[in-house]
Amino acid sequence: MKYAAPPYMHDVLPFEPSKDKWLHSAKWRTLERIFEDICISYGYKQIRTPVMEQTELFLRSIGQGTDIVSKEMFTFTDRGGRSMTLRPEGTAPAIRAYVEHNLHTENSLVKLYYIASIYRYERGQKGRFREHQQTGVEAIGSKDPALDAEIITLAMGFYECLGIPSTELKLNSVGCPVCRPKYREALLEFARPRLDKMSEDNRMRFDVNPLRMLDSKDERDKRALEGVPIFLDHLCAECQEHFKALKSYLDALSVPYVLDTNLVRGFDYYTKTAFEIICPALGAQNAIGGGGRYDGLVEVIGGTPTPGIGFGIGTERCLLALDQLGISLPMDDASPMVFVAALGDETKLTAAKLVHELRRSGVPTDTDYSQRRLKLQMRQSDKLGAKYMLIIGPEEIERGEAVVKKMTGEKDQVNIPISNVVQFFRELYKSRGASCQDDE
RNA sequence: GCGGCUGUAGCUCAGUUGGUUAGAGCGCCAGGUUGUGGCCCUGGAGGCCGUGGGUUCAAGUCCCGUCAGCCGCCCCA
Repeated sequence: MKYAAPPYMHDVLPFEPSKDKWLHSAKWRTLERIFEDICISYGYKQIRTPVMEQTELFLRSIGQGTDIVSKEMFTFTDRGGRSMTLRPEGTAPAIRAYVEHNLHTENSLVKLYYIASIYRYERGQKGRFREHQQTGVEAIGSKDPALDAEIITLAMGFYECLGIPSTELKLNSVGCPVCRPKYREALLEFARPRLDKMSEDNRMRFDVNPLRMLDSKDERDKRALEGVPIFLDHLCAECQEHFKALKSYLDALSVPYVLDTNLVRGFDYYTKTAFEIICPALGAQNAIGGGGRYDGLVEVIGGTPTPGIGFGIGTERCLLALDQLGISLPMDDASPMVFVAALGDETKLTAAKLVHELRRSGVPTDTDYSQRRLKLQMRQSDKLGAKYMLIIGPEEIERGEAVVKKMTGEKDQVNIPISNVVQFFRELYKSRGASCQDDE
């Protein structure tokens, strides 16, 4: 094999691969459709941004001390000497566009959704890739905790519609510029005398990003940090009030959650609400979505101070979870309604014309291009899953008729005038479509 | 960035203690009489055994490097 997809990136194929069944484009389309339907029902509008941004945008928004910025960005210099970076997350680009195009003038609250490829230079593993897709939303312009609840219910509703059972919502508050420095001090004070008992990683975090010490999984760190002061006890009055209100909204909406006082997300811009959704069926990489409030981000990116909140959901991990659980998604029926078989050269023009007209009428139609015998054309038709076959041979041309053969259920075939063929299938297809919609 | 395991046809894999022209199933293509599918039977195409080096009379089989994949750590979706 000469070429392969770049490391830890993948192709999504037109058919279901025997091994990675989730790499089937029909599943992706279904997931995206479900996501878009929900976003629309919540009043979110789509935004599309470039796959890359100036590196500076991510340095400023995500934060220099984060793993993403320090070692996981796809950064390169373009021909104009600019440092560019493939987006390692979806929020900063959306906020950049919000600021650049003054979207706040459209509405005081702007609700956006996106479906975007994300790039991080990581070592691959089950459920972790260098290119992955996220579906996400951002709501910019309100600090109402009811909006936090809306965002969370949107995410949870998506998993439910997808059919992922038993997800777990983890919730925390990471405070604001008023209370975070105070908590940080308390944390540093607690950790300083215990540093020699902690891992090397955590000693580094102590200097660079102390909050990250909290979610270390190293046993030494866990032991050393027993009894560590927790952020929820150090929130300022405003943050406390916000968190309390959010919890009562979630309770009122019957959204179960578990508090996780060690939940610290990977971006520096989060304030107040932080959440993560995990699916225990997955392996080590079991987070299928996460997000939080970022009340300072718009200002950092150069806009007027505006609160906001959003989340991102990993497409691959959702599909992977479904496969792992043996749950199948409802998929579009991509098989043709009609397969047209022409017998002999003198029928090909008539057949080509019928194929053309059927397609123009919106009837999914396919045909044979390898001059095969009827039997082989039928096999081909069968493989494609065509509902009907239209057979045109010299005899039919002479009589001005075509054979319509039913390919599913009971065998049945009739002759109809060639001039009626398009009309016949158009009606058949329309009535089929109607009955399908009733099923949904 | 670190660690473990793996690398043979399009796919899933066999390949005996190293020994002649490397196999199976599925898939693909075609045939099983003249214009009727799904099953079945027969045949065909398709592999520099990931790649480079080494050991040996002899390497798909042993050793080393390298690349890629998988799984885990870190971190995240």
